[in-house]
Parts: sequence; structure tokens; C-alpha cells
Amino acid sequence: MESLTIGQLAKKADVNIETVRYYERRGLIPEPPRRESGYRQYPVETVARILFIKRAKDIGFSLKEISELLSLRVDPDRSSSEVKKRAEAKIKDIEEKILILQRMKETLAGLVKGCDGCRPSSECPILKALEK
Amino acid sequence: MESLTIGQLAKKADVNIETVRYYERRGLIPEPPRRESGYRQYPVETVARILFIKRAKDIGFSLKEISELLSLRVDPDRSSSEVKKRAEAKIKDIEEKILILQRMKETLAGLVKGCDGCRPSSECPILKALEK
DNA sequence: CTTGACTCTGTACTTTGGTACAGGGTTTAT
DNA sequence: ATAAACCCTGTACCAAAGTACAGAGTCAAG
Repeated sequence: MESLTIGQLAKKADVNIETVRYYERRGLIPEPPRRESGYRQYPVETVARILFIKRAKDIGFSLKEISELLSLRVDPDRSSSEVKKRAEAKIKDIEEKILILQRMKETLAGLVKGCDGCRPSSECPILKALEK
Repeated sequence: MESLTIGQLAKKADVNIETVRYYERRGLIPEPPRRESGYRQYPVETVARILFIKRAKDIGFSLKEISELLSLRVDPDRSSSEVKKRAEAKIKDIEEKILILQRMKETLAGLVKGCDGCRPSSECPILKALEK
């Protein structure tokens, strides 16, 4: 059982079958080999690929950005500063997101433990915390 | 110049005018007072509100989640465990996102500094790192 | 006091990321 | 060998988050 049908893949990755085909159309997963019947035969790694996509999506990357992310990994001219630059840009993006989330979290934590700062009718710090 | 027209607001927050009206319809920003003509008059704080929404969106919250986030801040009976519970749930969400982002970042950072680890034709760790 | 820039409501269109058939062939378990 | 359960392509539909008018009224600068 070296390979998966589209249904098995979808189940393992916990997505809709149609989503798998959609990702293929979008170029997010490679076109798999087919058998004579035309049935797709997925290598097991494709499960990880789809999980990656799901996670990345959850944290705010668009499918377009995700395919950029994925293409970094695959690009064959390894030492190319092009690739490196793109990876670095992505890292910047990610750091930015982390910062925003951390500020958000602190603010919420303040809210949870008694948040006396939230005086009635005055400005709650939640917005303040997120002004760049 | 205590208040802003919708156009001024949109410009300051760097969004489309239509987006502002859309956020109003969605309840993400409060309905502002109007003058006789019907023109909206926004208090300057609304700029911060919209910036908040933009940031939250960028890091993967839906507008629906964002209005939940915003409603936490406004709820008057702050000691209610209801509010507390919701805030705690949001914190969990946020922590999860941060973790994913950190793993992603490390992986990319590994890629950047001399991606010798990416042996030809073998599995690049980028996927591995993101398998839950 | 008019002209150009702005705003109003309402409706319709767009993009992104899927989902859902329809109509037909394939596999597999009994 | 025949259902039940899969899979195929293609097209259509969906929700979320805007965006874009149309047709009409308002503002403000010269």
C-alpha cells in the first residue's frame, strides 16, 4: 500500500476531496501519477503537504503566499540569492505576525485577570496595544 | 476638526470608503452620528479601530472573530465569567498561532542559512517541521 | 451661484477558497 | 456478476470580504 487514492488522502489530511483537486488545479500539490483508469495515486508525503497548507492558511497566509512558501523548498538553483531573499522576506512577515499576536495576547491576558484598566466608558487598552 | 468624514477616515486608515461602510454594516465599527445632511461624522478613534481590524485580519482572524474580540473589550460586566471564558479561548487560539508561526520561522531560517540540509531529491525539513 | 469633489442608499459584481452535483466510468466485496 | 462505494471531468454554486456603480443629494471654493 505505497500510495493513496484521493479519498484516502482526503481522509488522512482531513479535507474534502474536492479541496484536494482544487489544490492540484492551483498548483499547491503536484499532479500525481495515474493508473490506467485515470485514478490518481498519491504518495504518502502528500498528506504532510496538505497539512502544511492547512496550518499556513490558519495563520493568515493566502494560497498564493503558500505556494510561494512551497516553491522555496523546491527551487533547484540552491545558492540563488533570489530564493534566499524570498525566504527572508517571509521570515520578516512571520516575525511581524508573531509580534502582533503577542501584543494581542498580553492585552487579552490583562483583560482576563481583572483588567481594572478597562474603566467604564474610557478607552480600553486593547486598541492601544495594537497601534503599531 | 474634531471629527472625520468617511473619506478622511478611509484615507487615514488606508482602506476603501466602501470598506468602511461595509464594516459598519457588519457591526465592526459603531454607527457614527450624522449631520443633518446625513453625512457620517467619525470620531478620530475610529481610525485605530480600523487599524486594529486590519492587523487582526492579517494574522488570520475572520471578521466574525474580530467582532468577538472587540466585543470582549466593551462588555460592561467585566467580572462575568462569560467574558473571561471567551477571552481565555481567544488566548488559546493566539498561542496556537504563535507556535505554528515560530515553527515556520525556524524552518525557513534553517533554509536561509546555507540550505545544505536540503539534500537533493530528499525531503526538505520544511514539511516535516509542520507536521503537528 | 455654480462646478467639482464628496457623500448618501441600494444593488450588483468580484475574488478567494472552496463545495456540490451531474453524468459517466471503475473497483471491490459478496 | 452485480451492487455499493469509489473516482473521473466539467460546470455550477457558495460564503466571506470587499468593490463598483447608479442615481441623487451636499459642500465648499472661486
